[in-house]
Amino acid sequence: MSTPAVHLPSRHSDEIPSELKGLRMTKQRKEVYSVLLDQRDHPTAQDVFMRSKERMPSISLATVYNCLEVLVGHELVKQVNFDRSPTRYCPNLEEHVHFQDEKTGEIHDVIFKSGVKLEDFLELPQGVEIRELELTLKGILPSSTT
Amino acid sequence: MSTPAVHLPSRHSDEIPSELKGLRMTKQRKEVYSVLLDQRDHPTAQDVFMRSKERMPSISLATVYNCLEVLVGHELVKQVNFDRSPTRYCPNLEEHVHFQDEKTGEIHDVIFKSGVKLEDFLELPQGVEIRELELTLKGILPSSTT
DNA sequence: AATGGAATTAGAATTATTCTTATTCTCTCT
DNA sequence: AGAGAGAATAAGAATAATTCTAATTCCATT
Repeated sequence: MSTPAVHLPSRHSDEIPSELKGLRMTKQRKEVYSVLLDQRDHPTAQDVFMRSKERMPSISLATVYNCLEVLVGHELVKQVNFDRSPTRYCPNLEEHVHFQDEKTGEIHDVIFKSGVKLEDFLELPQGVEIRELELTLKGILPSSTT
Repeated sequence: MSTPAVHLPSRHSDEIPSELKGLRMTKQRKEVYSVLLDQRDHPTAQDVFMRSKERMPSISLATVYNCLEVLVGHELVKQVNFDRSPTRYCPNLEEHVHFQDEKTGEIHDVIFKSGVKLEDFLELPQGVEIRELELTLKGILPSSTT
């Protein structure tokens, strides 16, 4: 039992327990999940597939879709949709929305001001119960004159 | 020249001028636009196609897509995306967001409270300029106990 | 080690949308 | 009115993201 002298940059997948929220975390699910945790740049299923393949060359695209679906179903991951471009995935479970920088294409998480409620800024029908909300923004960041 | 004794319920397409916002309003574009104005239930391209065909049986789906695209490009119509379901179209040009009733699937327009600015409820990056915003909500309306 | 249910794989299928190309329309100029 | 040019349309092929299918593999439990 020796600690290796060098090791590849961790993708943390071994820090993921074998069961999470009642979901059996198989090798593939761990791999997919760790890809999302490791680089939080809102990758598409294709992106996740390509990154997963580096460590697990046998993984298939269908499995990536399956894993993502099951992770979303168990609320470990959220989907992010900008118009009709491929769905992106995000492991940030805090309530947040997404901003895409039109210059770089990068997507950033944006949070609500604390304490804000939907009724504070929307004219909602009386008594409606909101179950899901997706807010996406596009725009430009100020030229970084740091 | 006699006025017909009866006439089909107007779809208003003849009330649409032959040019709008610098856009040549062809027969097909008028038809597509009038379908949207006539029944504001956020139809998909397929829906628009089927409704248009009733009056203009020769219209093609490709043309419906073209017309919708050009109407969107000229800011006469907005696209509405709920997740990855087919894009829907909406002729309401006022700033608004969309709520889908999970019971009926119906989509309703929802407006912001007057005077509300994005910075009032979001922690936006300093100096960001928001160019586009899409907010979609899903939920349930109270059982109508009128 | 055998069993059974779940997960994975590979590839086919689906579906919304876009693209291509030939045809038709419409506007303008004569 | 007719000719020509450019735009719009129609029909169907092509594309791309995602889902489905069926066969195989995995794994936990007996």
